[in-house]
Parts: sequence; structure tokens; C-alpha cells
Amino acid sequence: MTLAALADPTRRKVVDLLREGPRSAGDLATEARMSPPAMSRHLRVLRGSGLVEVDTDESDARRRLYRLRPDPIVGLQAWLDQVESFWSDQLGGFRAHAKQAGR
Amino acid sequence: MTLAALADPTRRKVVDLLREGPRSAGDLATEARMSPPAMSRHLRVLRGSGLVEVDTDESDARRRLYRLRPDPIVGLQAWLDQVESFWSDQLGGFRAHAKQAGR
DNA sequence: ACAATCAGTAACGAATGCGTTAACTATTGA
DNA sequence: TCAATAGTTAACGCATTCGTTACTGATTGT
Repeated sequence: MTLAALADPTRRKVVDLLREGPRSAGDLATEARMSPPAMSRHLRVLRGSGLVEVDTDESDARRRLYRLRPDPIVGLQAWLDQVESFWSDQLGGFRAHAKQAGR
Repeated sequence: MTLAALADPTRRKVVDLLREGPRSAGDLATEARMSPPAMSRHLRVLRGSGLVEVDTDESDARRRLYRLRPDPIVGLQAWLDQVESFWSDQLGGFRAHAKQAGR
């Protein structure tokens, strides 16, 4: 689900923006040249995948501040590490070749 | 574009299968419980994103063997490393907080 | 030669995703 | 009190995506 959330370029841009620190929904909409409702939907998806979390601003309860969460990113890295390991995993390659030859 | 390719669960399964070694299009379709045309489209997307490459089988020119390519995976890892760095990058967090306070 | 097999393209229908405007709620500040 | 602001939800239109069946092309083996 994390990958689906990151598949959209707008949401990747949001993630990049949030690297600098928390940001309000309105700011993100402006930065992405997009209507507030559209951004709101993207933020919902990001929240659903655990990539961001939200908190209301203390000094202005109308503003909702979004910030990045590391957990799903770490999880994705772990999966990618596994996938990438096929390259160094010689044994796996040989096993597969044997399987092909056996058909 | 790599992320879009990996967003689909079927294509992720294909990637996982190809970790073990090269495999024919038909095998992949069977393994994914899917019609050959559907698999063919997924393989086209994976090829377009550079995640897999294809070669015709030497002993049977009808079969097309797909295999995994490391380049896009490595690129994705690099991007994820950058994103994940927000967590340890204290300075960035402070800069952003200052920006918020300045509004 | 010819039937069977592997793979891909074409065409169709169903579902999903993204962006817009309109409407609503909550909060702020004059 | 009341207009203005921040954010979200609702409803719509448009495009893309995913899977299916039908068909075509290339290769194999009898």
C-alpha cells in the first residue's frame, strides 16, 4: 500500500516537501498548485498508508500540520533490499537455471 | 515511473518470482492465475520501467524469458535513503520550524 | 504440410484515480 | 456578532488501468 501511495507524483512531491519539516494542508496545496480538496484527498491517502501523520496547530486550531513518518519508508527499504539481493545471490540464480533446464 | 510499475500487486509478485531466476511469460501468467494477455501487459510495463529485460529462449524461440534488472531498484533505494534521512537530519527540522514560526 | 503451442495485439467493459466546483463545519479576529 | 479563513466532504466528469475474449504471427514437432 505504501508503494501505491508513492506512485502518484503529487504525493511524492508532498513527501519531499515534508522532509524539511511539518507543513499545513493549505501550504501543501499552494506548493503543488492544486485546489485544497485535491490536496486533502492526497493527504488522506498518505495518512492511510502511514507515511504522514497530522496534528492541529496549537496557535491556530484551523490549521492542520502534516509531518513525515519513517516506519513505512523503512519497511519499503527492507523489501527493496530483499529484491535487490537477487543480484548477489548467485545460488538463487543457479537454482532457477536448473529449474528451467528440468522442464 | 519505477514506483508506478511497482504499485500493482501483480507486478510486485512478478518481481518476487523473478528473484529466483529468469522465467517465461507463460509461466508467470500461470503463477499469477491470469490470462496470458493480461500478464503480457504487466510485463510491458515492467519492461518500460527498466525493471525487467527479455530474451528469447535459445532452445525454443517461442518462449520469451524475462529476468530482473537491478538499476531501477538501486535508484529507488537512493531516493528512499534521501527521504528517510529527514529523520536524522535535525537541521532540516529546525529550519522548517523557523519557517513556520515566521508566518 | 499442418495442427499445436507461445506470446503478443486489438477491442471491449468494469473499476479506479485524479482534479474541479459547490457546500459544510470549525475557528479566528475585528 | 459576524465576516473571513482553513480544511474536509460530496458530487460530477474525465482519463487511466486492469482483466477478459477474440484474433494474429511466429515457431515447433509429427
